[in-house]
Amino acid sequence: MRLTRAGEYAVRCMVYLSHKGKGVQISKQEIAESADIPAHFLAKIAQDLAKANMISIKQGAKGGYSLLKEPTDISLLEVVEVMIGEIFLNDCVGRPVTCNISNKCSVHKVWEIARDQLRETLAKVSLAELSENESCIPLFPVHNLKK
Amino acid sequence: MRLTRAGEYAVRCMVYLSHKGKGVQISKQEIAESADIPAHFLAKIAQDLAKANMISIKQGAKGGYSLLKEPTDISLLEVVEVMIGEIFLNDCVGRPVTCNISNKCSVHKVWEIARDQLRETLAKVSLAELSENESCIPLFPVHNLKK
DNA sequence: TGTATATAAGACATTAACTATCTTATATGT
DNA sequence: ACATATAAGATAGTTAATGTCTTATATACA
Repeated sequence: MRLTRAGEYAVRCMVYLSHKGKGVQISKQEIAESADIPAHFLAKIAQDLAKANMISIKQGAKGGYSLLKEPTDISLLEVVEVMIGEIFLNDCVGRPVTCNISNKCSVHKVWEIARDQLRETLAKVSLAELSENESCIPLFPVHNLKK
Repeated sequence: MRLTRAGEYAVRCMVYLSHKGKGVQISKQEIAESADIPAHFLAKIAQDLAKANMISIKQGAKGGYSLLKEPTDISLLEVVEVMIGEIFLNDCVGRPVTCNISNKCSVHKVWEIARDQLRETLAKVSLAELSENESCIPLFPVHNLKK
């Protein structure tokens, strides 16, 4: 019940690019080293991000990646779901076919609400906010952060 | 990013037992058939539930499982976490060791808040509520359910 | 006390998902 | 042309999840 490494890496990559700004081209190697992502794995992840029109990829000498949108216009949720598809927390909601009793399953609604909450939370955070503040995200009441 | 089958099965088993009530003994076979759980797999799951003092297991002829607590006193969260351990949604929060930059990771706090929200949502629902109402859980505003 | 029944406990096998790497092809700058 | 850098897909390795099987043990009841 956790985000995949690919998902984590995609977020790191996008946060790194956001820090540099829209349209600024950065080499794959620099991103891999700075964000601690296996270079070959990053290549694959970048392809997914490019297909989703989040970054543009320039091949050849002096190639690299650059953001296609303003960091303010990309949410954490979008980045995550590019990599893992639409979030769901249990099969009952995400794969109703695999569950013979999903239509009479009393637990279904709870998981549905939990999923919606999670997606909302991730949707509220933009890459701009994430890349502005490295150590703390000032989007929530302070008492929530002090744990 | 989804609950394991073992987790789903554990929930089904506990909901089924809750429907019968605390202390009422039900055979493994009946639970397996009714809740659509592979019988052998259920045996393994039951052992985990027993270790966590959620059910008692009676061996031998006319053996079976029975709830040790009132369904009102068991939350969905407890059942889930017996099977998968404390919920976390990404490595940054759950396995900080695997993340070289977790202490300066700007995304960390968001995932932490998301996890806390999720755990709260699951903690608010008791097995009693789940087993009372097979098709709908009346714990949340109606507009949230109509989706 | 013996037999049938039912679960315990752990080993084992299978499957699926995830992670990572490797190879060949293609594009670009000099 | 040649060096550099990424594309794209194949492949391999690793881990986790799922399911099955076997032997052991406990209980009920004749």
